[in-house]
Amino acid sequence: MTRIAQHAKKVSASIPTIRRLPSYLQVVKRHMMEGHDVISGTVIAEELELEAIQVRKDLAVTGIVGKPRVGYPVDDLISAIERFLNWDSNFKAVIVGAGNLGSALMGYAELRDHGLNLVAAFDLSENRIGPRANGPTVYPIDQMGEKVRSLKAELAILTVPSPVAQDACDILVDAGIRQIWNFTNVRLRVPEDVLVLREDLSSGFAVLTVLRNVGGQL
Amino acid sequence: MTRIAQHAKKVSASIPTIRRLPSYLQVVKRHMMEGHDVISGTVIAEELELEAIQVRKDLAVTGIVGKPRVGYPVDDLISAIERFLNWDSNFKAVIVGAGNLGSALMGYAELRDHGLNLVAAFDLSENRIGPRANGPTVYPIDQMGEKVRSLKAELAILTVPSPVAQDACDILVDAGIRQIWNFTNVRLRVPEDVLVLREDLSSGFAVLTVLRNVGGQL
DNA sequence: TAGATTGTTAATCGATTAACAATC
DNA sequence: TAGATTGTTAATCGATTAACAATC
Repeated sequence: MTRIAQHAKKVSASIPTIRRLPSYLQVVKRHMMEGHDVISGTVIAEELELEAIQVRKDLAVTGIVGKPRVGYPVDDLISAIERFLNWDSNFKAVIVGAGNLGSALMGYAELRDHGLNLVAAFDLSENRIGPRANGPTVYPIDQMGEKVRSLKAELAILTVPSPVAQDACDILVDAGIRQIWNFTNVRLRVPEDVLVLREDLSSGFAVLTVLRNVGGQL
Repeated sequence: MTRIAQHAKKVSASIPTIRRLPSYLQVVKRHMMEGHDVISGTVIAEELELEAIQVRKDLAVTGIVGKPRVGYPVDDLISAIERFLNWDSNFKAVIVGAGNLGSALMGYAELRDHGLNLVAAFDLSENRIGPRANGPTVYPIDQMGEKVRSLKAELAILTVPSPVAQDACDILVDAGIRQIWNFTNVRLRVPEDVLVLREDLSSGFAVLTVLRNVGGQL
């Protein structure tokens, strides 16, 4: 789960740091909405119950430069985080599996607002095919390869039932997809140059069930 | 995000180890289905593209004892992992928010099979109220406090829209809920003795968007 | 100015990985 | 038996935390 491929170019930040950046962004944006034009690492840390030094270290990867005694300019900080995360540029994605989970993801404005452009969805069930009010048109899965190619989609969000996950994945990879956000619990077999991010529900559930009997807080 | 509360009793395993255990369980179960009655750490590691030493170390926390040169008996190993994760005992949970995401979670057999007993769901929208075919009955949210108490629910799964997340949380905590699985992007304010597990979509998305432009694999 | 905050360099902490004796 | 695998003890690696000079 935490293996970084051999050919990975240098990422200047660790995965834990990258995962914390969105919460910083949220806090800074709220702070700006409240009328401030500057925010200190100390304030962000208090808000998120983290250590100030960790916030400063994390923010440093975005290239932002703060003013001692003052903090960071909120507008610059927001731009810096968004640029670092590539949330300031659009890219095309498809959703594979238009069930409840797929439909939920179609409706997430947060993803769209951060560059995710859903250009199509696919499903096996006849009765899910067709245009959607708050989401892309759903096409039959046998049109997937062709559509992915013609639309030049870069990312596939996989929300199909486990038994068909690998088959769907194979079609996608064959159609040129090199990034897969995998919401199934299947460990996908892909060529080395394909990036797969597992969004693993059972690992979170495991944390919950262990800490449940033990008392604790994350 | 990784702060363990002061009063946490000893957990013999780290969070990363706990998160890996479900994938081991999956591999071992499949191995058993294929007719084997023993499996080695080496085989599990190969299957999951991990280091064998890591698998052995992780499995050790469950108390399983293997046989040198042979491996672990699959039935004992399955029991050991499930017992460690508390996946062999039931507990009552409610779903708060019966939209697409809530409905998706209702349908996850994997959770039910590992002890999650969904006794009720709640929603604000009139047209979502009522019994469900593949899930618990959905009640109006103004009955939530009362229902949670009378049903003695222990866990709440929060899948409401962000703006109402804190309000829902407050009602739940007031009704005695001490464990919350939070699928919203809101940082909930709760008393110290309440366990909140964030299932943070934007942190995963951030990893994806950073690694996207860099090439890499998880 | 005084003092809060930044950013850098060093120390600590914890998880992963290595080494290897025990053993079936 | 020979050799693959376990489990323990030690080494390494990387992330977090601490210390502190610089500075606005």
